[in-house]
Amino acid sequence: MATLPAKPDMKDRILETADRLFYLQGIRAIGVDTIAAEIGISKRTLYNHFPSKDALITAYLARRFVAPRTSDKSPVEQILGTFDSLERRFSAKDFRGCPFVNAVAELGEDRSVRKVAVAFKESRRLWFRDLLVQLGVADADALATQLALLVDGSIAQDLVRNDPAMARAAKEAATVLLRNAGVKVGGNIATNKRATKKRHSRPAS
Amino acid sequence: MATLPAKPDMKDRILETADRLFYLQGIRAIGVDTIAAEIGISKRTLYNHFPSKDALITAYLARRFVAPRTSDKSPVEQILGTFDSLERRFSAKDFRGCPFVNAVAELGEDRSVRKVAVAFKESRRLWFRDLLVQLGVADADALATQLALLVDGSIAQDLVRNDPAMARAAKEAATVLLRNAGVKVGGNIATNKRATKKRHSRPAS
DNA sequence: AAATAGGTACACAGACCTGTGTAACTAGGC
DNA sequence: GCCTAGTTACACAGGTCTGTGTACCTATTT
Repeated sequence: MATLPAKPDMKDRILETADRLFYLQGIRAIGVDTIAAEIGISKRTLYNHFPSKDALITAYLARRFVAPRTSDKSPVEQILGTFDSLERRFSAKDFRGCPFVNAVAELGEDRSVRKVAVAFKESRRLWFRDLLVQLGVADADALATQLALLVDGSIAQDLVRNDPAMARAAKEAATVLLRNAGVKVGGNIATNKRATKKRHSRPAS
Repeated sequence: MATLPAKPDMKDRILETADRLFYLQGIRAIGVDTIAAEIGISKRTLYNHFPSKDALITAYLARRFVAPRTSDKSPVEQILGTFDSLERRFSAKDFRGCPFVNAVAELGEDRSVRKVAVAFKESRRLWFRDLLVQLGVADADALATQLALLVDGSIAQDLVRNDPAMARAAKEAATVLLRNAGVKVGGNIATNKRATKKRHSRPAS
């Protein structure tokens, strides 16, 4: 039906721009005019691709929903590596907290927003849980929740303090929790600058 | 100078109402008309007490800034009790996350908002730190930061999930961190339903 | 060349927002 | 009784917001 449009990326461009502005400045703070002006298109074009601002918000959150992916590294490396990448993201000047938490804080009781936010948080918690199960942790569920708390805690703290060290604090706490659960964690945790990088395929689960 | 006004609480009433609406529905979501209408006063009266909405927002955050107070309970009870009161607040239906984090998320780069938010977070962290020093914890500073992460993490998680159990998960993690730092924590942590309530005045610091 | 899909320019409706101006009212203090 | 401070009702300025309507333009496809 639809012939390929001349510029196949107009919808993407709109969404990408909306994403950036919504995330950096807040959803309520950005009007559709601002988004259109930023791209240099007319507001009419924007509304030809998205029926309403609400639809754009929904698409924005859907775009941000990137479920954590399991790599071939060891479970411990993956878990602790989460906090390393958090620290990297905190250091970027365009980091402004968790888009889902922010959206819930901003839009309050909006059902659909809350729903996707919960789904996102749960996806990460389950990712942690699976890794913990692989490590043979007894109460993987509870520990996964606690790790998730550390992630969101460091994000919230960095949002207000602008201090990437929050990620390292979370990593140290996570290390203690893992060790307490009987998980063997490589010696020098700290900044993880060049640790022993042995890649054992997978421990007995 | 000012003779006592007939209704000495008008300014308070405005502030209290603004607080409730700002917190529950978001600062940007609430207009001054809405606040005035809620109290049943004219918008003019509101502006006679606060020169601008910005001033009202500032007063709102100042009002929310309640520094944690040290009680006569044992340091461990005070630290872990923090998570018990969090759980109670999570269970209240009018809980909507941390007002400071929410304000930063909503108002973005606003300097003064960020400033008061940082001050609030730091006041709690220092409260933790002092208690940990009393307990003779070596790196009280680092552990205080980690406890703060658990607090904010549970708040963020409860904001999206609406699950007061996040507070208990944080409490359990905090218990592990405390024990790991050499602090003796009473046996049955869990829900803390009637633990041994020995009140020792103060441990060797 | 004609048709079609998509974009542009621009005005506009209707709502809401912050903040002000003004005249009238109401109560307590002198 | 009168003054004063606080309040009220109400209009309004000037801005922003979402969303629509309309007429024109510009490529690509057929």
